[in-house]
Amino acid sequence: MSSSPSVPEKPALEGLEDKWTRRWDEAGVYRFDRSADRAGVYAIDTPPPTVSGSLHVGHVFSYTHTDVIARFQRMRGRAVFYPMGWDDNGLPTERRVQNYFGVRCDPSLPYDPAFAAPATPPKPPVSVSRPNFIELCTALTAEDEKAFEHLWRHLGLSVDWSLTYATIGRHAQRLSQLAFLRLLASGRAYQIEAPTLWDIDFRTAVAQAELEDRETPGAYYRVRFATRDGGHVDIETTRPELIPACVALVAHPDDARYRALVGREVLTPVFGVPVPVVAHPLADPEKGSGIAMICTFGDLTDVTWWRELSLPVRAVIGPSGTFRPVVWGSDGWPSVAPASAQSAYDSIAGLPAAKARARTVDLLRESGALQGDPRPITHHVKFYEKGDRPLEIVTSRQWFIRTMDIRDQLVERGRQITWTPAHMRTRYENWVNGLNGDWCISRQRFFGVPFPVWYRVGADGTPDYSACCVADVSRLPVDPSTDVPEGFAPSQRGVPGGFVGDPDVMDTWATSSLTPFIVCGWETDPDLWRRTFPMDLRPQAHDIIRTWLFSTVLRAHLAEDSLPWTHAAISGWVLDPDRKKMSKSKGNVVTPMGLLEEHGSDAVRYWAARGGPGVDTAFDVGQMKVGRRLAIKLLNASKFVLSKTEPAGPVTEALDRGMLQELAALVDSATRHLEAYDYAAALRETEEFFWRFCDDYIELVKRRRAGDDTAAASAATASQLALDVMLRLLAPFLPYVTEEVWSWWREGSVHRAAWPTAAELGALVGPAPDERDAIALVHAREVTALIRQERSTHKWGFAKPLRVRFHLADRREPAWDAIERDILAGNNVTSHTVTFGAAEDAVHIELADPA
RNA sequence: GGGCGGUUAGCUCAGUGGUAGAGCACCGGCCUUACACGCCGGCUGUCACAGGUUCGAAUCCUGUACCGCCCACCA
Repeated sequence: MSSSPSVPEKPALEGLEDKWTRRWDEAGVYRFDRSADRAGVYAIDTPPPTVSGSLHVGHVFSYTHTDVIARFQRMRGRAVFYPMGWDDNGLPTERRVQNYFGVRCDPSLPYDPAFAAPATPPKPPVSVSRPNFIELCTALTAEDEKAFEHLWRHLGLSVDWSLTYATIGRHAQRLSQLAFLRLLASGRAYQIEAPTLWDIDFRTAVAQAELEDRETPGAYYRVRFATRDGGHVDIETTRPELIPACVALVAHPDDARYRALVGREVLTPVFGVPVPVVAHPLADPEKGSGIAMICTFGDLTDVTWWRELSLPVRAVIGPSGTFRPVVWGSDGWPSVAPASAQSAYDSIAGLPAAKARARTVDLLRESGALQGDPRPITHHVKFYEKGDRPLEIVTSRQWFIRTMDIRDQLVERGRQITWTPAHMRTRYENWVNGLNGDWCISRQRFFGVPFPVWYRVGADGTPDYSACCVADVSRLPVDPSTDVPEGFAPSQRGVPGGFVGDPDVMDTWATSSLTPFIVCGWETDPDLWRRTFPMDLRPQAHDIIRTWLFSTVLRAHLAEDSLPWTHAAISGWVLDPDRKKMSKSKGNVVTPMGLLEEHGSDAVRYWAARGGPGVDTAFDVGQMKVGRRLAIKLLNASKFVLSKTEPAGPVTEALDRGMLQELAALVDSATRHLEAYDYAAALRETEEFFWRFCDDYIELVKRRRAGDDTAAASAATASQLALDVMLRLLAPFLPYVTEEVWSWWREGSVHRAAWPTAAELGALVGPAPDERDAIALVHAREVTALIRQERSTHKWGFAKPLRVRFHLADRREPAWDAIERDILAGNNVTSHTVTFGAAEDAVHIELADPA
């Protein structure tokens, strides 16, 4: 203990953020100690926020939770490995850069080293090469990242800011490509031309994890197909425009109504295409008329039927979502009436789906095939989560990671992770068990990690996708749109006998899934890797269990046969007062910086930390005010405790020892809670103790402490000891105010101080706690409460005699400050003067046993 | 349709078998040399509903309702 605290005259919260953020940075308080071994490290796989968006209060909420855990672990002596990433990869950044600079990416263009962004966005946008486009993305996101870092620092995240990464950065690109090449070599990654979910506006494939269902108005159309014997069969469809793409009708094998029809042919209306009637168990006799048309492709069930029944492909919708030209007749698609099929189709060719539907319905009505009126319905339609129009299924060449065959292993991995809260594991298992295809990782976009492969161009000028040249690992990262494969010259790009680069980029999750690899130095820094992997904690929100969490588990399983981390802490959402998730679209987002400035970072952190792990929590300014009050109270109480540190001496008084016993119990309990990631419970108990300490304990002992005897020394010593411990208990939650107070009388940072232990308190108080000390405190509080109550009820002024009847029903003794010694010594105390506040009340205590 | 959470004071939430709690809000009192950004006191409940287990249920079981979320559902 240092001897002379230097306490400001008027302690205040204002300015603490700037002051301490700067000093922490200068002193390297949160720097990762690279000499620690794996057991001594606590490694956190921080979620990299999307920098093209803006941080909202939900980020502040969940990142605070992680920071509390990080600070706790640091104080417990772990070398905390706490990096920060920026997710600048992917579509959101692309869109922002396009608008900001007025550019469009054209991957066919060569890199222009002299290119500079126009001062004002030109119209129409200029076309730039992919490397140039990526440079612009990098430049713009660098600005965003500065603003994000500033906010995080202001909030007090104890991140090691020398450990930052960007998901589009060179290092992340290199590891993404390297990990991909490993998967390719092991056969886990493959490419195939196949029907894929496709967004017609972004013109890219999307993965199952990026889908969402939206309720959409539609209608059932009842459409008549002619049988070859002059009869007919009716189907119901919501997508009549796909009739030209119909390749079969399907009924359930057990459906007696259609059994006779199976194996026969029918003719599609308008187009006169002979198609077979087939049977498949997925056909639902309850839906529509019980018999459905199979089109290439209306939905994923169509894909299943098409694959399992070996049907032909007659695709009508192209990558842009419009109906592509089709030739009918002997040189093209089959029809019993090619001429009328051609003229009918020509009237829908070039149209987008919605317009083609209207036109097709007209055609059906004219031909008499439309039965009755359309029946309006609302149904759920699959959308890309960032898209505006329904997904189509378009056949294209895509890269996949094979996952369907290892779903059991992935479920098992999930069981090896400790989940907070535990029920979040169920979400993971539901997702893994519900997977219906391998992970499509290629996107037809630009700002992303390219696939490090090229293809030979055949003599006819078309790429041969089976002749794939991969980049040498030493060259990674490469951009095949600019870089040239080994053994070729740049002039051979795109010419017969030459090469062409893979034009696609990876799904953003294909990079994000590697965050543990990126930060821990997979394949690049074996020493760091050994000290940090597998990591300890993945904090994240529950809406990305199916994407980020799942894909990270998958990648670690495939690449390292390991868990990526041992613990997943799933945070809840911040809800607005209407119990809806706070979001920008609802216009109820509060800017985080404004909050931090208005209430103070400690106060906002207090609100966040009160939201339990995984619990959706209401946005509540009231709680921030409570947090601010707590921080101010801590300043003032500390000032009072430190206003009298003399005389020094051992803790001899029962009341003081009882208080420290309670504190020791609190330390144990708070530690247990934090070990179990229940920071909210730890904060609640600590806060409760602190207020009791202020309102009861300090009031009880302040008069005694004012003296200069051993009893005064006892109070002074115990108060300081308690303050020291409370500061450390609160440090993970209120890093600024605790650090400020710590600096008044302690060396170094409280955030590097040792987490308190009950044993440490025991050592200072003395061995073998006497339970009578704890009882003394309890009774002192009870008597105090009685006095306060009496005085309030009877509106007594000060210095007036107070009569208290105190019953010893449970054989316990009342005790209170100076009285306690007499009572504990067995003296027959009947009257005593006690102090409350600055005044004195004469209290007469009658010891009476009602029994 | 399948699954997971939740429902406790006006509000925000603790409370996993033993007399219903905290903070905020509200009402009343107090400038008491750490703090009026403070202190003291008080009011406030069919623990969603219905059954069951138990000496005893907010807590365990079954069912229902409502709120939220995840997944499935395009014929």
